[in-house]
Amino acid sequence: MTVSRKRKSSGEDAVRRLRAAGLRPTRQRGALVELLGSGHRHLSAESLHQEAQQAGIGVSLATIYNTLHQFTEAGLLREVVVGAGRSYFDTNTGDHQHFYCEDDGSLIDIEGEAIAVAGVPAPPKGMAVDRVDVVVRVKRA
Amino acid sequence: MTVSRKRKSSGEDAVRRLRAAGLRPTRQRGALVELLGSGHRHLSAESLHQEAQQAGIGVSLATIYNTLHQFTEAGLLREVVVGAGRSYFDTNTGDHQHFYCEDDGSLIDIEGEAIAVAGVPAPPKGMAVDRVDVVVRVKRA
DNA sequence: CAATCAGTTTGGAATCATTCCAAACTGATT
DNA sequence: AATCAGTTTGGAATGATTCCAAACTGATTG
Ligand SMILES: [Mn+2]
Ligand SMILES: [Mn+2]
Ligand SMILES: [Zn+2]
Ligand SMILES: [Zn+2]
Repeated sequence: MTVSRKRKSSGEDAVRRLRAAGLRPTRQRGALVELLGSGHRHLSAESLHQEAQQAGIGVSLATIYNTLHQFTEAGLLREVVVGAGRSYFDTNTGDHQHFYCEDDGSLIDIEGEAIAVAGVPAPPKGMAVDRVDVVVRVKRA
Repeated sequence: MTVSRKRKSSGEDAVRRLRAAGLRPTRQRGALVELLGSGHRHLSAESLHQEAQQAGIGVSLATIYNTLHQFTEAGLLREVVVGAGRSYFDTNTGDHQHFYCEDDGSLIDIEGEAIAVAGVPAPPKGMAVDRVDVVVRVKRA
């Protein structure tokens, strides 16, 4: 019964999350929110698109891109750029950094409490620091 | 006189640098080495191509890409990836990091002695840290 | 100097992720 | 049910980069 109760509410939950983010709860957005669902994940537009297809959700790739960006602006996701033409969307929006393996393109979280960047100079006049990104590039030993 | 002496040797100097890097000193590579020349610079393939054209050097864009990558492998340049589809080649190969302004796409050096990253965990089994890149993203205040 | 050949250059086609666009659709409101 | 701003979508367009096969050229050899 716990299960069925949760099942029933998951759709409503997605709707709540979308409304809270100021986004109209459409079929596509609801389905994507649920796919992002639980746990921390690093996903590309393409991988999310494939997941959606497999889940039997009809969503165009264009909408995937639109939605990922809207979610990012709304603070539900964080975009992580690791290489030219290679960016991931991270469901972990908290303070953390990444290991990036160029060999297989994988990303691994580094907890924010563990890592620290010290000595960042004041930004140039008229500029403000938006974010400090650390990418630890690793290779097969 | 100092000037003329330097002028004369600059071509030979480029040849020396190329040979030292294990690259055959061709007309194109020699010209590009001289364009990179003195001082620290952040350049894109496209910007270097335009510079070459202006300097009256006939070099195809494909060769620019080939050469930039060869120079990078040879340690004469360092590639800095700041965003999807946006990478720069840096003539400063020493230890340093960057401010990146998304508004105008500019890069500014942060001296390596100034900035420090602490607490990087051991990389996953079988992986070795290749490099730690820090990008301080700034925006117009 | 001429022949030779691996290394290099090149224009143009091909990739690939992402963005753009105009037309069709749909959630919310009246 | 009518309305309309917000959304979605297939397909074209972009833009940086890579690929390719043919032409070229620096270095070596006889
Ligand atoms: Mn995580
Ligand atoms: Mn510099
Ligand atoms: Zn992450
Ligand atoms: Zn630099």
